Amino acid sequence: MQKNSRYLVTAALPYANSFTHIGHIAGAYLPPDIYVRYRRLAGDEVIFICGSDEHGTAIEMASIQEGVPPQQIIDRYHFANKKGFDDLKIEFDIYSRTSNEEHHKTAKEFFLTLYEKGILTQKTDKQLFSEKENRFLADRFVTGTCPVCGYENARGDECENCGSNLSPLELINPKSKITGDTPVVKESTHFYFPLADFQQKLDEWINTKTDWKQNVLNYCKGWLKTGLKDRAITRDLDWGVKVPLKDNEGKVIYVWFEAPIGYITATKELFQNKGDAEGWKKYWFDENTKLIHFIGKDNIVFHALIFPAMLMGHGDYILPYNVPANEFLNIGGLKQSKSRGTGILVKDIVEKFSVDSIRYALAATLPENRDTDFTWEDLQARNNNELAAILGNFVNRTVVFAKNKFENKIPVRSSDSTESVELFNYVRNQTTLIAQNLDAFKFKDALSEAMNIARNANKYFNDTEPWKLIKSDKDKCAAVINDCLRLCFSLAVVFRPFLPDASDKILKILKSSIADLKWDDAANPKINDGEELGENIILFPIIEDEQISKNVKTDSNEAANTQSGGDDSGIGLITIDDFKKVVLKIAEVLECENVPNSKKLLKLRLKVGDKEKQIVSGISEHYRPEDLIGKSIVLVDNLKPSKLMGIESQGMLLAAKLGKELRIVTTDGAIDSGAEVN
RNA sequence: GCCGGGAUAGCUCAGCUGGUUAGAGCGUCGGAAUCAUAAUCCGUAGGUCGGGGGUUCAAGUCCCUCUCCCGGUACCA
Repeated sequence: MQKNSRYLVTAALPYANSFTHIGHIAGAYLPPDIYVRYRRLAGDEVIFICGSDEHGTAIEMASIQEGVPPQQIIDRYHFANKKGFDDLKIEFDIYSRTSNEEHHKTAKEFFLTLYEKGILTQKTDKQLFSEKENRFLADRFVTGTCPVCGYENARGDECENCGSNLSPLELINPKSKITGDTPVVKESTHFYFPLADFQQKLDEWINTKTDWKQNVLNYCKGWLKTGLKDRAITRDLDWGVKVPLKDNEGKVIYVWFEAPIGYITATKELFQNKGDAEGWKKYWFDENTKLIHFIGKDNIVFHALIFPAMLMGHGDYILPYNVPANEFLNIGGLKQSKSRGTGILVKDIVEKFSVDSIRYALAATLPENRDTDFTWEDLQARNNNELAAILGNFVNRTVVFAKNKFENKIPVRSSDSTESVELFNYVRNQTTLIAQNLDAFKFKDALSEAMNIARNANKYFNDTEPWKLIKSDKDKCAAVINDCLRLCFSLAVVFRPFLPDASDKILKILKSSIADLKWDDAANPKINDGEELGENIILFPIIEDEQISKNVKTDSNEAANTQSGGDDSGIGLITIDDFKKVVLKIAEVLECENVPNSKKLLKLRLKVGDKEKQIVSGISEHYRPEDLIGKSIVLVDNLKPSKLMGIESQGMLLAAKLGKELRIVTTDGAIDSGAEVN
């Protein structure tokens, strides 16, 4: 076990244009929080850094689309996400943001240092320029006709219709997405970071990292094999850190370059707040500091190659000691995706379940080696069958026993039985094993070994049968219960990094001091023989089935909501004008038949007032064609037509869905077709 | 298309450089116990390790091939 070292731990900076979901937590935030809590218990010097990443086109775009200043966008997500971390007891020493002044200063200094060292190169490219706005247009700010498939609303960076990657210059009839005017081609000069020059140094450096996780090394080697390309580090954009050189008006530092510098800024701020303005230097300049970046796999290339190259280029800073990246956490087999609206948001889950239940369920299924799957049923099972049944129950049965048979006092132990000695030898071994796993970033193994202590504790209780001893040998019984209470203490220590709330509660029941708690105390519990116990608390209430089925329902609703909207904001509120965009009408089903070879499609011929329409609907698993003929349904009349299995569908019908159940929406009593619904 | 990763008990996952009868947790089933949030403890069953072929004394682990999933990247003159 590494002792008394200095650690600089960072968690990926969440991008401030969406709410964090539990995949983010499992990937990049819970592991470092566990790690940091453990390191502190082990006596190491640690700081834990994070903050919002608040620049870039996506945020500027959102600001334009919503018609509000960028500041309003980033405030919304910064504070919401910060609160989400607080709610999950993920406790950074500082949660900063890249929009603040100190960061602009630090990022500019970093840029200038590279510039003055002659590392940066410049290249001139053709780009689209809006004369009306007097500015260059970023890729996403341009739409036009796709040169490949002819789709008219292709974005500047890709065509959503055919999937082609595009450059804005390739678009036919390009238009500014902001004003609609036609941009002209103009030359723009940008700064580049010569990543290719660092290829060899990075290769050699990565090769020394034999203890890194295999998945991380694989990604790196893949990139190195392909060959690193120079990357532009400036953009023509308003929202960001201005390029600190003359004749570069309208240019900002590219967000990928500037964001990781946020780790440095946040460290500076942390020490400024402490009144130790120079304190950050021993973290970023001292070779003995271990810099550890916790991230998701999408960030590996930035943290394991690009940022280190930047740091190498700059020269003053230490390089990462480790980058323990995780894979992704899926939900019920589906990807969590902002744009698709699938996923479980932190702000929602914390309203429904306790911090420890969430932390445990996530920690037990961390995507350490590959993508893993989270389900609500799993959360329930983990809580009820493991937390409550094994850990919670052991503490409870012990405390209740002491309360009933020993006047709610910690019984005094008169002698150590051999079983008792063996028991705490076992605890000592487990404590070491858990520490080894945590040192190696094997959080799942560590957690499972901690739970094994609780299993063994229950076994000890069962085997010694204190409920019999109390009648036959009260002294021995006292020793057993004393042991069990000491085990509660041990459990409070080893679970402390994972379940901070439960740990506090146990220590409170035992009236043990929290202040100077040490990891090694787990094997040498500090309880006060003879003293009265605190109030007993149920650590993990059972999660009932209804609490789970409710969630399955909201998930599918959320997923359905985003099919049409594409609104990433997650707010979910619309105005009456938004609603008026949708024309709903009553339609009568004239004909209905199965679509051959399809799994769930029905083709319906509808009468809508004096019109007739054909739609295709995916409900044949729930309705037979003959069931629908003659029924009145609610139709979305102004839906853009589309083809399903080659058949045109000119609208969609409304249906209510819950789990596997589905019912079409109809009217309360008869009304002629064509009637508007609102 | 190319590169990389995945596919292991009902479920969620472990299985470094190939080596005894393939593991854990949960769930199942049977038993014991009754201090405890009907919570515990013991035991049982469950897998031709995605399909096929090969190397080897020996392969989940190496090689080839196929199928399916997930990333990345290229092309669609």
